[in-house]
Amino acid sequence: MQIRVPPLERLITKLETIAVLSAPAKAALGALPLRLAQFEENADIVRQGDRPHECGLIVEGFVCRYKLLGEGQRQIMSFHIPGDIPDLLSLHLRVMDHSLAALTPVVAGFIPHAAVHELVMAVPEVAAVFWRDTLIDSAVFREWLAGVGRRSAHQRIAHVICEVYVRLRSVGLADGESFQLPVTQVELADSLGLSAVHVNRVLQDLRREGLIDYRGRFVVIGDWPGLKARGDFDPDYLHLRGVQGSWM
Amino acid sequence: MQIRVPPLERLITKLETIAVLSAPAKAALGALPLRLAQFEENADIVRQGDRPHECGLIVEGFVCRYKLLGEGQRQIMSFHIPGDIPDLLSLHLRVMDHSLAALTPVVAGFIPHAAVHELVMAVPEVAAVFWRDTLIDSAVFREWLAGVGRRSAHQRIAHVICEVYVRLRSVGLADGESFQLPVTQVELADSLGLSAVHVNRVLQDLRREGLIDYRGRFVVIGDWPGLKARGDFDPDYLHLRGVQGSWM
DNA sequence: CGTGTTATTGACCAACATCAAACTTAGTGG
DNA sequence: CCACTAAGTTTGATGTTGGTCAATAACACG
Repeated sequence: MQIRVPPLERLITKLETIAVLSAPAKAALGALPLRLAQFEENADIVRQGDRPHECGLIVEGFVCRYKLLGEGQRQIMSFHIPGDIPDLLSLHLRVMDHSLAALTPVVAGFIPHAAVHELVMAVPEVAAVFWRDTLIDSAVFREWLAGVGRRSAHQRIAHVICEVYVRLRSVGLADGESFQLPVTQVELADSLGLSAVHVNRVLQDLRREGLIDYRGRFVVIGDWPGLKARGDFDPDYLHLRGVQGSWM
Repeated sequence: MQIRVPPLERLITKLETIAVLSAPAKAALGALPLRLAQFEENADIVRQGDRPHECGLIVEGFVCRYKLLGEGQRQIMSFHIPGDIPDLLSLHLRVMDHSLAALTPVVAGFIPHAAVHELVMAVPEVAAVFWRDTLIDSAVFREWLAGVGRRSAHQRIAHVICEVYVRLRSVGLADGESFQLPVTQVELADSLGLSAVHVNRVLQDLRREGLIDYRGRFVVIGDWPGLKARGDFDPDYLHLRGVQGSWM
């Protein structure tokens, strides 16, 4: 896997979707020290119980956050895309209470906690964006919680697809109405609190309804307004800065 | 409702359960300006869509965080107790994506965002604890998500009861193995993604098993190790500082 | 081509939902 | 102190969403 975009550009692009950044802030972010590392599909990037001393920026690939429960069940709690720092929280939560895994081959850039600490002390604006970023993660957990708690299987599936689409599009990783969603039906099931069998059936329903075509880890949206309605999707909880045009 | 403890003491006690605070930090926290306000049972404290310019510290009473979904369903996403600032997130997320409501009569102390901003700029230690606090909220959402997604009704109910007990006890609001849980079965259902009828039946099971006695908004734990096991409860995700003795 | 992973199908089942009624309990006012 | 009321809890009967198990089909990759 080759790197097409400078790693820290990815981060800056992402942060600009949630806040306005001044030139000095961008410069400071762009100067962060970074150690690149590769991960194979399915490899754990950080594990529950670890005490990381760096934060991992996703440069290429898809990542998921998950927890293993008592009876060996797995709950996936979020999906992450290039530009995200899914373990930014390790800055203030020393022991990981969940794991992060690569859903595809992944390139990650590790930034020492010390460097992040220095940066947020020096540039309060950056502290604010980082804090905001973790708060948005939190908002996403709430939305998923509401979905798993109160929405039907059809709504939940439509909803995640809307979410991933909007997030990819906001950082420029999807154009038109199709995109990569490198997630198996088993993984989708584990993220939605469903069984893989049921996910398969619901996916077929949504296809029949003409809302999406989802084959081979690639999604084509057939009817965006319809899909949003089906999933009871309202992007407000993503707290994106400007709505980029009419597509949303 | 009379106030027994100075409001900001509540906050400091709570923050000391998740971090070590220096004397100056405590002094600075204790000097925050506060506007007290009362709320009746069931009143909304902040509403989805609001743009608050203050943060609300809970001084007395119980609060819940909830979201209303498309078809009029409600999902409760967390419970909050005295010492919590459930809308600390409004500092960096201008528009509320959910509401906060009083489960009992509540006394809240509102602190202007401006004052909080000044404080976190002046005392980085406080910035860190506040950030950490919002990250722990986030960890709780994740745990609930895992519960609603993958745990049985019995486990979920046992689990919340464990959580509330540990949190109350950590700030000194429960002693022995009994405590107030001023939540109706309907509210419990809305927090766990269940129906009220089913909650009622499961509660009876747990009572029969001798794990808890839960009547009239008051819980008596009958078998703490048993309850923890039944709920697959491990307090790590609460990221409490020191485990206060053997009770946990 | 095999071989392993992922998707699809069918048959059957269980957990939990829904609906509706009855019963408790805690307030409230006379 | 006793009705009266409203909120909350409990019960029973019945329905449905989604789970489990197991087999087959479709790919993807070496």
